[in-house]
Amino acid sequence: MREKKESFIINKEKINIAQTLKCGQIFSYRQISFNPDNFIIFSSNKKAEVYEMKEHYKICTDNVPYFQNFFDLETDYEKIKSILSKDKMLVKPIEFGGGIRILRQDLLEVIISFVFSANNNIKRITESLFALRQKFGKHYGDYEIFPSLKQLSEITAEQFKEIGAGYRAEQLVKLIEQLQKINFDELKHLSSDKILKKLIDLSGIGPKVADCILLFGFNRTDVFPVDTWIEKAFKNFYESDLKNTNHWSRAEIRKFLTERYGNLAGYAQQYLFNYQRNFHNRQII
DNA sequence: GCCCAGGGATGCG
DNA sequence: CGCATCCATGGG
Repeated sequence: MREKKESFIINKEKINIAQTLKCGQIFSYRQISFNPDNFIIFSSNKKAEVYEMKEHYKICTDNVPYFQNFFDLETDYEKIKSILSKDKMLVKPIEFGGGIRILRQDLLEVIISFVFSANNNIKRITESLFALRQKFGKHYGDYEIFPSLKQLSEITAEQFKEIGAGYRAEQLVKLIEQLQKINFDELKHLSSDKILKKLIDLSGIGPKVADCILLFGFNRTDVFPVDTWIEKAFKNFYESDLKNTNHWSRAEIRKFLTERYGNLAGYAQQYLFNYQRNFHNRQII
């Protein structure tokens, strides 16, 4: 089977694709060629190639509408950034990562990916997820797609361990069983808090992973996932301004930052995560 | 050998 | 509730 190739253009003023891919929201992409701004992106059962031109990106794909939605080009980021920049803590993060957009990814892929992410690092997560595609995803054209829920349900804990899932293997098997009983179309109409509670009941999903699923899978921006990088950013940039300099738990940091940024919390989180990890710590890739 | 990585499950008070 | 401890795995 050979997929037909089409393409579309995105102006560089709308997005910085390298920043967008490297800010921790997605694991299924690779740099292609020597140009550090050329990528191949896999999402669910689709792929796109990104080529950097002088003033725009050329996106080559077998599914133009999917990737036009994927890059979320309609959201007014200039407005979001102008509001968030009024907070002095976000001025430099937005300056550094102002080309970031939060992608509209496939929900199932986000759920599975972020269960792998727990107490793990991005390099290992990426390798495990590519192995998951290659071993258990169906061959489609010249690449492997992300496994469907049915395909995932046939993977054993032993097989999850073979791709580096470690102690998350049993969690994943149990989770996939639970996912088959959930109606996600019903979930999509609930408030973020209510979805959060249902997600946390699932195997392998705690408060942080649930927040990531809400932000990247449900595109809810009123949540603020707190991981080790956000914890560091909080200590670096916020804690000195506070009266209570005792140790803040992740739950307390989350409450503080969601109340501070409201419906724009998710965007603020991405700018902060990116700034802490890719600028201050220089942990590129 | 220790510490860390986009933390979660479990048990104990 | 909050908290401590344990959990695979690879890199620094």
